[in-house]
Amino acid sequence: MTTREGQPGPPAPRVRLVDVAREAGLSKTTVSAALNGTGRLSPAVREKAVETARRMGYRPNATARQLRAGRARLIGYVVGEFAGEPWAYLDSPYFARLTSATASAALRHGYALVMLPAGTLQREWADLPLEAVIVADPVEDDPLVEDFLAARIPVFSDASVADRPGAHWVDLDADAAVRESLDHLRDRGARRPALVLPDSTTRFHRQMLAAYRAWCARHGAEELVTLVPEPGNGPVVRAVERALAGEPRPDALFVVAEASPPLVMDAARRAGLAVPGELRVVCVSEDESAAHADPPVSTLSLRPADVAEEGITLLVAALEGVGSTPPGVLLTARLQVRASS
Amino acid sequence: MTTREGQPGPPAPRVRLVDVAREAGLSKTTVSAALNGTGRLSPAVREKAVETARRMGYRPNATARQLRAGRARLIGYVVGEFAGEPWAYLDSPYFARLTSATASAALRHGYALVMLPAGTLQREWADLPLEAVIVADPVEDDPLVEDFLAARIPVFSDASVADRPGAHWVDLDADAAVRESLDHLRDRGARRPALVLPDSTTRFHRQMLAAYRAWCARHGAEELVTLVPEPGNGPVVRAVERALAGEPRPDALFVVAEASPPLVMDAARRAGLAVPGELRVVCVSEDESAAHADPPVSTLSLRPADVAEEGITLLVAALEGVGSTPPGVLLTARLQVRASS
DNA sequence: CTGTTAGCGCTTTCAA
DNA sequence: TTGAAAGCGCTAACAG
Repeated sequence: MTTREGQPGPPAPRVRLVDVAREAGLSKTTVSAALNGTGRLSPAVREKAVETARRMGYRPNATARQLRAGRARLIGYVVGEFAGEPWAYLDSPYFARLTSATASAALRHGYALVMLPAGTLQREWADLPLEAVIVADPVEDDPLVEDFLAARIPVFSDASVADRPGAHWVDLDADAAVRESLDHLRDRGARRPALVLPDSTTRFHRQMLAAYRAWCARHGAEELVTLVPEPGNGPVVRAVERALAGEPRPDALFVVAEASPPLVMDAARRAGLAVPGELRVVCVSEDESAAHADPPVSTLSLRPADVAEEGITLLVAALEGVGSTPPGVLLTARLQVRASS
Repeated sequence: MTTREGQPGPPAPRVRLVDVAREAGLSKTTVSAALNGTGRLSPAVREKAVETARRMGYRPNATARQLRAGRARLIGYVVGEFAGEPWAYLDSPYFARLTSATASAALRHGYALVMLPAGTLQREWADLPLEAVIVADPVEDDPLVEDFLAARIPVFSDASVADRPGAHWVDLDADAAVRESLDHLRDRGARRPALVLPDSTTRFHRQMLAAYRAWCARHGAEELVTLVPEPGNGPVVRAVERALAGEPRPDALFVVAEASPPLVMDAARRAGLAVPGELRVVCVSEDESAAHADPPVSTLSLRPADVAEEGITLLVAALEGVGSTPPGVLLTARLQVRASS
């Protein structure tokens, strides 16, 4: 068995429009019109053109059409965080969902998504005809955003890019998210809710911390914050263990750092704490395993699918100039209460 | 704050090569050569061209270059499975890794990856200048593969496409994978290893089943197979429960269906089985949470990163015709033994 | 060493 | 109703 790709001769010169035209005894114009359903052609001619194209296996050259059309319907997709591991973001259920939902919504509107690694360099996208770029979760003053804007490529990101010309945003209301989660824990009797947060400079994480502090101040609760030095289940689990060993011992956990929810339950069990009796838990997570943990874990969803949908809607409106595009959209996280709280 | 994109006037007519040339008092050719570092130009002229381009914010039109070059360095990426939920594959740690590793390797070789949903239709990719397509985990006689091949787009997939002209493959040795896992379980004393397998038509899953049967026949072990009707943690957990409730009760579990490993441990605990004392467990999984479960779960890795790497190496060799391209590559899964077995 | 010219493959006026 | 010709923006022969 041999795979042949250009071994014997020229690798099958591709059929062009002009080839079809010649074969059919028509002009390029006529064949093009026939294939695209434009112009007024006699049914007979149209049929002949279409049939000849089909028979010859003609497939239009996408690049040539793009050049003609002046647009490539391609959009870039980058995640700002995870500078160390430029591709690790797909391991996160949140970004996995966000990515697939974005690709899906984009394609539905006729745009294809090209994947770029976190911290991409100019030279990696300079040769791509990108009409816009989506920068998910940029870090503070993300150079990525600067570069794209400087290249006059419209950027779609979070609210940190608000007020920048050429930039649009979709974001989550972090205040509301924290308030809803902590109010819920308080309603269930918790008085010392601890926060487990990634030690990152992402806008969202900084906002969550600020909102937590504000909530504590408002309710006269002590601030119990444990920072997770790096992403990954191991570091988060250890942070949860530290949080549970702290003084005063928290009676609720608000885990913003992404980890497998069943592992958080394991940690509570190892600490000898009954959930939800002695410890109430809410995890920020899109991980479906939360619903099957023992006990099932309450989650706060950051709604990646809706973020993606809104982002693409914004993008299409901006790119195609339909009406006046709003500068941004603010969404609210969704709390899913389960047995753990 | 208003986002402006084509509201006031024409949306900033883009600077072209000819504009730079005119401004610098040079010809297109000279500026092009200066910018691309080709040709022999006097340093002074080169400097002037580069400087003018920079000052005017010139950025070459990628589409025009592609047309000129005759190639777009774009490759498609589709997953054959998950017909029902065309984008759900990124929720699977295996596909998440495979996808990111593929994008990474491709970009390193100068190719960008565009994401396509499972079960994509012609019209969704017909307008993309794809030089090749990667079809991960195709279903049997996948129409996707047929369509791409018919369109003369080289396909990179698994061994099910072997012998098809224009198709290349990377695959895992399922026999060896099953043998290594079951031999290991047997070494540890297990005599009744049960298989928990997705009810799918994927080549890999069918091979795993066949290999399991062969192994059982060889060792005179009874076949204990539980099929999982659909993807997701819930269905897998229920399948595990069914498997553990079966007669004769298995003393080991080989879980090929993807699920959160900690949940599998939870299921064993609920069944009142000590792991690894009464039940030994190996999960096919890329999920990092396996290492942090209680007890840590032994995993069989399908090596998505290596599959991606080999696939892109093959692709580049085939597309750029470097030497003779092998038709395919076979990899061996990697068993990571932990406390659960 | 630099500039003129042709053409990548397609769509679209515009004329016949 | 059909076709000839221009041109999208770029690069590479080939002259000068």
